[in-house]
Amino acid sequence: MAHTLQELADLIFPQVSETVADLEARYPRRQLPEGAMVTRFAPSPTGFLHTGSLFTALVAYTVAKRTGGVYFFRLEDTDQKREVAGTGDQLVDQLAWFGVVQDEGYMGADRPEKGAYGPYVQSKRQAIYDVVIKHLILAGRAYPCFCSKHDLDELRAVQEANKVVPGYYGSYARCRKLSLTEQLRRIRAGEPYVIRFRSEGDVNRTFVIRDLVRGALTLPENDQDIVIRKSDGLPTYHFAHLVDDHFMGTNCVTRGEEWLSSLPIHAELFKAMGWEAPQYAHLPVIMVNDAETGNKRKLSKRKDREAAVSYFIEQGYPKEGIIRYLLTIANSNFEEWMRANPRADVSEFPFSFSKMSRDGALFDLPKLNDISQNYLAYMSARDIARAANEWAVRFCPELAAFIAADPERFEAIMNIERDQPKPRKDYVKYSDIYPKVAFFDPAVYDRVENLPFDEKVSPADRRAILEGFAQDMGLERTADTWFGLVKDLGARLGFAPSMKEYKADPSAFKGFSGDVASVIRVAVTGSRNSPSLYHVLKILGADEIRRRVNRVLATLR
RNA sequence: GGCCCAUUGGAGAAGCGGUUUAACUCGGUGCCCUCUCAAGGCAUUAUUCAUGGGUUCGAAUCCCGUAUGGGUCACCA
Repeated sequence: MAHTLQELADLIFPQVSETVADLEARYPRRQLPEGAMVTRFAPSPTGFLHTGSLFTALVAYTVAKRTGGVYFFRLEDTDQKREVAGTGDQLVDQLAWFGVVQDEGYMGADRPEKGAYGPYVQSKRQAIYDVVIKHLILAGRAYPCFCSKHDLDELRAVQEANKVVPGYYGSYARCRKLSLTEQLRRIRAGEPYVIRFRSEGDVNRTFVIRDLVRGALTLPENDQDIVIRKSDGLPTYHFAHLVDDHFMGTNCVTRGEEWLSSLPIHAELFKAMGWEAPQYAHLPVIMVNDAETGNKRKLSKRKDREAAVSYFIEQGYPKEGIIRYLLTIANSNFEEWMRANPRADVSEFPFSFSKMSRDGALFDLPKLNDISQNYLAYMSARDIARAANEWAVRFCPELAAFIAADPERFEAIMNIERDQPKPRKDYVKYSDIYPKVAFFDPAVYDRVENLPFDEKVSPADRRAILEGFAQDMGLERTADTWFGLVKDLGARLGFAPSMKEYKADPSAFKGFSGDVASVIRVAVTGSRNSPSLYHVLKILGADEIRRRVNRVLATLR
């Protein structure tokens, strides 16, 4: 008696009784307004958040938000060998820290999933995949393959020797020709096998597909009988993508351009199921210049510390700075928009796929620094104090202790020349703060051994300046008038009130008021550079200033 | 190697057949301002769009070839 496909399907999937139609009923089409995009971020839990992944997730998130759609998170944990425990949750948490929060999907190990299209973890979806595979077997579009790794290596060697395209296709697809009898026999005998898709494509024919960022693409049809179910029973990426994005209602797939070349596979898969394929947006990959070759290459987790988002977090870059930088890579008009809409939330940005460049952008640290610096400069003192503290508690004990010692003082320091139309721009990242403010701490100040006075001003003059200053520090004056005090003091000691006057007749003066201020600055801060002296003095307070000045005076006797 | 994608300055880029002697941002350089610093102001940084042909009255913009760079060819995603 002749065997049937039904026998084969039932032998492989005895427990599967559902049909594709049942699944369609269980996961109905989403009811969303016209133009709403359903996007997703679907990483595999194999490591920490990569800068490129953040970029991809951010784009998916932005598109969904802008169109009133849905952004969800799916965990692609079908490769047990590469899985690193705990990284799925880490990914979710880090993304959330950046404000990229999913509307539905996997929310982390301890939290329940959100959404009606789950489970959102691929290892929990095997029953669903099996229904579809059984359907494909019944339709004659999938078959078991018993070729071992060794067989495949051999096949590849032959193909390479003959200079033909390697792979499992056409007449090279040995197992596609196996008789049903043979297939049943070998499965019953317990031979390991995978399930392959039976391609009907022809590489010599092309088809046209529209990519959201690249426009119309003409690609050859797929003719590879790709593996859809591995011998461990889990699906491959290609197949999981087909099933998941169909039943989860994804209508816009954003992914790295490395997927472009498997597009023909995905197109044929969707066609074989009679499903409408989602729109694809193949995003450029963030690149870096390789120091050795001088060529561009993908940001590499091993070679580039910038590849791990955690690097920027540890360095103390504000998350908003990173997000903004990534968005300017995505759409170069982002900055312009940001300037025109300074109060808008980044999610309101009218992101456009077509404005995206098609080749990978080089990661440019100076640009990130600039964006970050400006972001920090325009934060309120209160906000930056809070954010810096949040960072310091995790990564910089010195700063955390400094803040804890006197939170109000810290906020006042952060406020120096901040509340004005063109604020100071001292910091690129939170880690820049402590080195610049530590001198406020008396203990740190006291550790400075040799005060870096300018030799131009003699020790005797230094002393005279400091003594004069100690008598009247002018702290009750306003910021605008305070410097007059320095000028007057200098004038009494033979210093010109301004650089101009000094330059007009250098022989008539010992220096100018800037030199006078410098002596005070060095004495009080231990450094030649500081923000506005007046503001520094106000925060230090008369007692501490006097203590420092006296300490210096003692060394000048 | 086959196939696919890309190519405007140091970086991100705008540009979509004629108001382009290539916008804007970052970086570099110079000058200025300033109590130092962080900034800020002004100027400068591609006569040319990888390259060679072609189409056109006219091309960075359209077509073809070449070069270069990237991606991909797994029971990884």
